[in-house]
This record gives sequence, C-alpha cells and structure tokens, in this order.
Amino acid sequence: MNLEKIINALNNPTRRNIVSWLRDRSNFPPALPEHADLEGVCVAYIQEKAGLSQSTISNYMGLLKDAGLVNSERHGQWTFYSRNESAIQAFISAVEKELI
Amino acid sequence: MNLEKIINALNNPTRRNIVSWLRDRSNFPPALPEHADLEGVCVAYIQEKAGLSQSTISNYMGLLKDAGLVNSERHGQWTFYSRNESAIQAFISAVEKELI
DNA sequence: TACAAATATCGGTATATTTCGATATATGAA
DNA sequence: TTCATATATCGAAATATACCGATATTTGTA
Repeated sequence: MNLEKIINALNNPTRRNIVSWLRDRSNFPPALPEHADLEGVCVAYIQEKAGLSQSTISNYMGLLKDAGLVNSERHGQWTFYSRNESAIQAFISAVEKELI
Repeated sequence: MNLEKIINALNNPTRRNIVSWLRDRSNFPPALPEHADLEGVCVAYIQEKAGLSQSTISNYMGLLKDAGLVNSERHGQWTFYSRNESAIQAFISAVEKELI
C-alpha cells in the first residue's frame, strides 16, 4: 500500500470520478454481447464519459492501476478496468489511521 | 468543505505529518509558561520538527488553514495552529462517500 | 522610538503534473 | 498479409508545486 501514490492518483477530479463511476456499470454504455460476462469497463467508454483524450485516459488508468486502485484485464484488443475494492478500503483505513 | 483543496493540501508527506503531529502536543517542545493555557503549536516548533525552512512551513500552514484542516489563533507575535477535528472527520466522510 | 523576535509574503529556480497530438503496439478480421 | 480497431507510449507546451533566501509585517519590550 503506497499511500503517496494513491493520494497522488486521487489528487485529480477526473480520476476520482473514474473510480466513482466504476462503482456502477450502468454509468457506461452496455457492454458488447461478447463481453457480457467480463468484469470492468473498456478505456474507450471511460474516455467518452470523461471527455478527455484517449492518451490522457490511458495515462490516468495507468496511474490508478499503479496506485492499486483498479485492476485491469486484457481481453483481445480491449483492456477492462474495474475497481480494486479491498485496496480502496485499505486506503480509507490508512487515511483514518494517519489523520485521525 | 472543499475536497479538492483538502486533497491537495494532504498531497504532501510533510503536511500530512504536521496534521498527524498536531494530534499530540507532546510531539513538540513544551509551551512557554505564558502560553500554557493556549491551544495549538507555534510555527517555529512545527518548523523545527519538520526540518524545512520557516517560509516553507508558514506557507504549508497557510495551505492547511485554507483547506480548513487546521485552526489558527494569533497571540502576540505567535500564531498557534491546532487541528480542526470536525473538518478532518468531514473530509474522511466525504472521501468515503465519493469513493466507496 | 528603536530593536528584536515570530510569522507572513515575495520572487525565483527546479521539478512535477496536465493534457494534447502523433506514433507505436497488439489483436481480430478480411 | 493487410487493414482496422483498441490501447499504450512518446514528446512537448502550459501550468502547478516544492522549496528556498530575502524582505515585509506585526507585536512586545528596552
């Protein structure tokens, strides 16, 4: 758990939004039928929702992944990102421990 | 409650340390006798503990204050900073609400 | 009033972050 | 193998942050 990296990753409103949006698949367009049973959301959908360039979102997802806040799985040409719930919980606990 | 400002203020290890150190007065040298009944810690003590320049710490305390995480009270030539517990608690709650 | 101490503000340099467009890579399909 | 699609990486410009030393401000005291 790298608190420094996590706070850094969350020190940006779009990245916080992404983590929040990923709570609910219905924040994004429906998955393609062949992806129906896969977890996570592809980069293109996140990009569309965030309204920033493809490269920026790819970079953001890399930061969130590197911080451990999201998981990624590649399936064919797509990378699917989903929340890492236990890491998010651990982060909250760490903030409480460090601050409270 | 400006989450953006707060996360920004906490996106620095020294500033997080300061908020943490302020939990316990005994992290600093004893107060002068004439300040014995005052809440908070003066800038010089915080500076000494942090090991950064006076201007940097003054700036940091301004950021923490502006974010609402600390209170300040001026008494004579001294400014005493103390934690704003309710703001800290509100921040934790906001992070939970936004992320969890 | 003059001085010293504590803190705040200013101006600057080095470094980091934001965000983009262009390009590279990987993969499925024709 | 060639092409199109999805994603990742690169290089750059604009902006923000981390700190510092120097200076200004405030206040108590000689």
